[in-house]
Amino acid sequence: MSEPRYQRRKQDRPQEITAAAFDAFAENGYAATRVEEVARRAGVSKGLMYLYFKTKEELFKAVVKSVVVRRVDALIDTVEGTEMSSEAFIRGPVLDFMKRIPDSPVAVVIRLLISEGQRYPDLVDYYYENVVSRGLAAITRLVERGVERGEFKPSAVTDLPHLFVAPVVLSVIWRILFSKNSFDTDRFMETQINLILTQIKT
Amino acid sequence: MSEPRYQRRKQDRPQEITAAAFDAFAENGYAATRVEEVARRAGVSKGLMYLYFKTKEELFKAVVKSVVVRRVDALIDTVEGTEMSSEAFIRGPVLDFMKRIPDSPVAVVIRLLISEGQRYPDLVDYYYENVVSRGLAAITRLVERGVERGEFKPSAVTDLPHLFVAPVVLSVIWRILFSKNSFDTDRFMETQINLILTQIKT
DNA sequence: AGGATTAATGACTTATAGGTCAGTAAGTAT
DNA sequence: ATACTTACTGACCTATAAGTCATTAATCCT
Repeated sequence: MSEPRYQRRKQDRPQEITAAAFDAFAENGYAATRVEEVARRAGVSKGLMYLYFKTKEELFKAVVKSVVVRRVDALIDTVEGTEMSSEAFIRGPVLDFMKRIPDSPVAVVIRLLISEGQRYPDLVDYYYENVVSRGLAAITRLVERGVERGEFKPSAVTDLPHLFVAPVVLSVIWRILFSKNSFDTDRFMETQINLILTQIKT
Repeated sequence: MSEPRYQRRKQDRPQEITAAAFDAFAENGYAATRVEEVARRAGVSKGLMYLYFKTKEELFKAVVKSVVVRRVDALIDTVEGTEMSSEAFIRGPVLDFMKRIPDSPVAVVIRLLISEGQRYPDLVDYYYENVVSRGLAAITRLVERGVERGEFKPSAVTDLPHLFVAPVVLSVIWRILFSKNSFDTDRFMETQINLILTQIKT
């Protein structure tokens, strides 16, 4: 008659736990979050946590890796496949993509990496290779394509994709620290894109 | 005969302790740094720490506030007093100032604020008002002066001083996370300044 | 149904680090 | 010199949170 006190759901637990951990870390950071608190959010006991993740550190790494979005790859593919002009592509999909980042899980991961990165260099490497490096390469490729097509002229921008990323990073940090004193990050990114395009258009 | 085991130096202790704490926090972050470790670096006992700072948290706040550089004010004054053209001033003193930030204590404080800021909102406010807000105001003033003198034309840049700051922030974050994969932050900042000036020059 | 398997629990152990305080000795005044 | 003040020490206390494990019960299998 009595309902079972719990269900055994081996398949789903890891995801549920990392999702709960993500939320908890997002609110309080890694160091200030207790494993027991994550367990509570995930609706499991503390002991179970250690059945799926050997240590709190391993849980942390799992959380960070779970946010390695495939969106980056998606964007790269779109670059090659699109019919749009390079300028239209940058002002459209690329800009939209940029605008979404400050409110995305990526912002949380950036904060976690800045906080704890010193102690987990392999995790930083992982993120650099899978997100940063590929993202920059995608932008570089996009600009190069524009040059090949005669839409853009060669310039310093070609090997400084960071120019596109800078306003995104500032917006992320701003959101993390000063969400109270908000400013228009969308317009900010648009303006930067304008600056760059004005400079490189033929 | 025997040398005294310690000296009583009430005047100097606070500074020495915050300096030691700054170094320790810079290396390991706030949460991972033990009060005893700071005491060791400062060459004092753990007990003495609590004579000058009631809690670890208070020590943290003292460290952050100790880095509120007056350089910002110095820069503001220079803006008003200089004989240089606005462009020369930006390409000279302003750019030099920007280039120095990623290697300065400010970078450490930014990391600390990102890590622990959620728990110390008053500290974040303090930094916003004393550094961020004033810094942005100084840049805005500089651009406005250029417009008044007819050197610059009015544009979106006037009320987006963040455009100057973005490459600095990216460089700081890059230094914190990816110092292993270094890139030329100086050239990066120069290029951004070039972009902006090209756009706004009359 | 009943036995076997193992996901899941939660009370327990233990290490760590923040914080305290009774005692000590460096400096000062008389 | 001697008495006095107080900066300073370091052993100690204690709360917290990571990690363990004997036990329980949900599910599977025949």
